Amino acid sequence: MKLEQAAKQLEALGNPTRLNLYRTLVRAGETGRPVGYLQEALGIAASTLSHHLHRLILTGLVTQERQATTLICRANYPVMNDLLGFLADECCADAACGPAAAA
Amino acid sequence: MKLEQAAKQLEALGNPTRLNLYRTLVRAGETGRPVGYLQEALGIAASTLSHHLHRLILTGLVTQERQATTLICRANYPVMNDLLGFLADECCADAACGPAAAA
DNA sequence: ATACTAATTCGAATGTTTTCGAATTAACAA
DNA sequence: TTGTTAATTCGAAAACATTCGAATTAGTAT
Repeated sequence: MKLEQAAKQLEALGNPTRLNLYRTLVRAGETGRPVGYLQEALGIAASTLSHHLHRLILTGLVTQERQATTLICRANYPVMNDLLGFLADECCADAACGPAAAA
Repeated sequence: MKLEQAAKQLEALGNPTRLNLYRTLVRAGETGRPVGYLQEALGIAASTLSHHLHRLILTGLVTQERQATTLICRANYPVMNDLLGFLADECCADAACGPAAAA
């Protein structure tokens, strides 16, 4: 993974509203959640949510699938795993470092 | 870890210059790197580097230690591990997800 | 066609980030 | 004390982010 792309994904997650949004989707799993549900859950304006969703989608962290009139949003796990891999990468020269130490 | 703190750390890493800076420190390991070295390595204005360093230090991702006239900067691995844990947390309900799947 | 619900886009206000050069502080040496 | 190297803080310009309500598009059903 390129540094620029990783930075964009980290920036996307680096906003409380978006991180909350993303984690809500992570918890929902493959089922996903409709935009309207997310709006209720987060308690923000629809336009604000749409803006944040757009940013997460641009980075690939979230996907959308239409089901009739509603849009289902899902966390894109492989993309997150790539990002975690990038962060862990080169982080294991020291013994106290890396996912292995965290687990 | 609280969501607010995680968001701040992700935001700190979510800038290409800072991510590059942080990774340089990660590669350096416990040895660390002087500010001056980092300025040369990244090729940015000293004031700009100082600003970015400050932001990383505020979130706890980087520490500084004075050695005479030079300041040695180091990546703070435990803080990064907490952050990785937060991101992986609740991310394992699905089989294709989590650090286990990434490893 | 009309109406209804779902969600996005537009426009605008407010605040924050990024970046630099110039000026300043910090630690030490002669 | 005077000077030297190291790094931060100041001030300011330009760009970008956040948030909302109002207007709009998308899909479906009557």
